[in-house]
Amino acid sequence: CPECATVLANEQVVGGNCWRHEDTPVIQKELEQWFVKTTQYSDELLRDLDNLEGWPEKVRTMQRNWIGRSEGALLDFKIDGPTGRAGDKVTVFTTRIDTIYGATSIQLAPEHPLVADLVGSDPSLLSKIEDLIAEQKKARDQEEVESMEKHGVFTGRYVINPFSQEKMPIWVANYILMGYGTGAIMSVPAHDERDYAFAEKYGIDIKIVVLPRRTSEPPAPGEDEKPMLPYTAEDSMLINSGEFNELSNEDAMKKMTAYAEQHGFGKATTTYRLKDWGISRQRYWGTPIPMLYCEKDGVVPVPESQLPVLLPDNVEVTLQGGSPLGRIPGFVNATCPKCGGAARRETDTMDTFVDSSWYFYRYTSPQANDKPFDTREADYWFPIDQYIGGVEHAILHLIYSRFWTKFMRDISLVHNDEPVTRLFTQGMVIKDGAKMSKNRGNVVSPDDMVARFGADSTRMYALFAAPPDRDLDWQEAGVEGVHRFLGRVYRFVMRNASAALDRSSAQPVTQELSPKVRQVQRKLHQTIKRVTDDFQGRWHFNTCVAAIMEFVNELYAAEDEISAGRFPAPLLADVQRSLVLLLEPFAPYLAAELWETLGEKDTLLRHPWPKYDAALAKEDEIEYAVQVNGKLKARVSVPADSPEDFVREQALADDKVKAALEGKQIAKVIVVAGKLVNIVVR
RNA sequence: GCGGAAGUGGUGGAACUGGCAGACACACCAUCUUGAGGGGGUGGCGCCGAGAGGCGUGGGGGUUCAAAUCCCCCCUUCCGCACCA
Repeated sequence: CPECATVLANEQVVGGNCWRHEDTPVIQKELEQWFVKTTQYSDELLRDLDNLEGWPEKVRTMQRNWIGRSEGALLDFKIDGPTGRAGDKVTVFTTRIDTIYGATSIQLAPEHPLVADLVGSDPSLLSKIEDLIAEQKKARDQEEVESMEKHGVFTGRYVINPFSQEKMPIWVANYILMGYGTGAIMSVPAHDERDYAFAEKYGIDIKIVVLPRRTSEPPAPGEDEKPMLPYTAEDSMLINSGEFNELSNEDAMKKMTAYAEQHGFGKATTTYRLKDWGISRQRYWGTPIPMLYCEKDGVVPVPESQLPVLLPDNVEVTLQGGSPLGRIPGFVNATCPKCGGAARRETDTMDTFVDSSWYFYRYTSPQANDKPFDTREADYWFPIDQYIGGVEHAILHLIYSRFWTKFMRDISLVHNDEPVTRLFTQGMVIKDGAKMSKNRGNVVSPDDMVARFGADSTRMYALFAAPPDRDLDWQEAGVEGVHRFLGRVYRFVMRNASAALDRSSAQPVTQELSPKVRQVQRKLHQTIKRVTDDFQGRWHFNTCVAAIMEFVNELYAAEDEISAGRFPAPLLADVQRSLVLLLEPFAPYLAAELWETLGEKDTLLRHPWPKYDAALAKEDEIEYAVQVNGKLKARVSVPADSPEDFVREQALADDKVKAALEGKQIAKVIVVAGKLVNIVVR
């Protein structure tokens, strides 16, 4: 990244740009760098995703795609005619070995090493290939890869198809990537879209070798024998494929791979999109890579007794490229631990993602001075029960830290296979349809809102606006509502706190409650349950807030009971304490203030969460919806726990229901306990 | 192209295992607070319709006594990956 003046890993390039500078295109340079062999764990990283049931499907899928496993075969094609330094054959990777009899050319990436051999003597060809390379680079830089027109150059040379022994022309094409597979493909125009387009353009042979039907099934009468081209489905049968004719394509893949292995020109293989992790960074701030370069002994690791390598102070950061550490002789000059001679210290530092891959393990033993962390402590705490972060780390931090855990397990530092059991990805804050970012200039600081409405209102509004796993389109409208609500709470407590100040209010309520007061009590316990459940289980803080609002509305509706003296002081005190406790996670400042106002002396934070009492939450009467053929006709109230027969009776006795039933015959009556009655009529 | 998520009033969003669609808010309307504005209180507010009633969760089919929710097809939006051979 030119802006960071440092190297980036594959994962840190987002759409051709730097992950930290989203409008700065990365440039490519050849450099010698340190890599961590993440690919060693490709298979395990992929396989274990199936067990991460506490992770969002989206993240698991993104990781699967990123690892990009694909099974296929490597096949050698002998080059016809003189060869050079790159050898006498071309190895291609294919997932469709069954179509090899339909391969009518070989396509090489422009950077393929063989290209130089093949075109060495033809300068006009060479310049055309350089054009292809330049074109690929430009398309990548400008993110126009998909719209780039496919074209290529015939090298004038041929290979021999190891199955059919036919001669196949070798082309160099701009759509072949050196970075995937072997940088060379066998082109099967009849059964691959890109190959088809390419062959059409250059008049390369198109040979159909699979048909869209199964071996056992005869061709349906009137069915077209020839498939629509290109025919890429795999539910098919082989033709024009020598001894493999009439095999289903699964069988053909197995048999042809075995054949290639027996004859020594191919083998089954699995490729991955995941690359090793380049961790060298040309930054001052970073963990030094503890390696030395000795002229005599080569690359020598810094001995454990000399770890950690500490960064020097007073470094000038110039952004000139290369590590700033390289200009500090005191840091660079070292002694070779093997021969005692002069050695040069590695001046690149590690990617920050190295540190973030295991920082949480350090939390388990922050005092450990002679090791990263204590394994026993890590065993006690790990894996992490619940991890929270943005989905933007799905293929960065979250894949690196999984890798790091597996590596540490293999060197016996930890005993867990995965770092995190449950992952929660919170949504992004969107403004005007775009992710908020400094580069876009659409960042809305919460400070203005805090200044106008206070931190409590701002926080609570953010929680109320949407559940936290969803993206939130930030808009100012709405915060007033939350602010008003907190005002309502404040005024209610200010008016009624005196009830709580009388210490005798700790006494249980003995007197008979008026219906309105009983309703408040009931609503209180229903609210405690709703808030507790939504808070613990689903993390739906918006519905928690809504529930508390409903409760406060209920309190306002009962204020006349208070002024009429029909609201027992102990209950009123309990109601207010519970309200403040419920509010505390959402509006901590106001809650603390009200807690004091209620005369409480202990710290609000340490006070136990209010208890839900099922008996007090219970409704005395339940309203049933009465439907006729699924359409709502009436509502009837019955005492809670009424037997089904009674509910049915009451429903059928309702006037509106009777009217709806007139002249109809009742076929069935369904009673859903506590909910509704559905009368099915003919 | 592949994969993921989502589509519910004017708006943000509720409806948790199929059971009263629209909780709670915003906006809007009415009303009270001696006038206006502000603040506060109370009430109204899916659509069509005078009403009875009908319609209604992106569209179309299906399963069911009952569908926002389950199944099939299609459309749209957002996100991720991608000449992946």
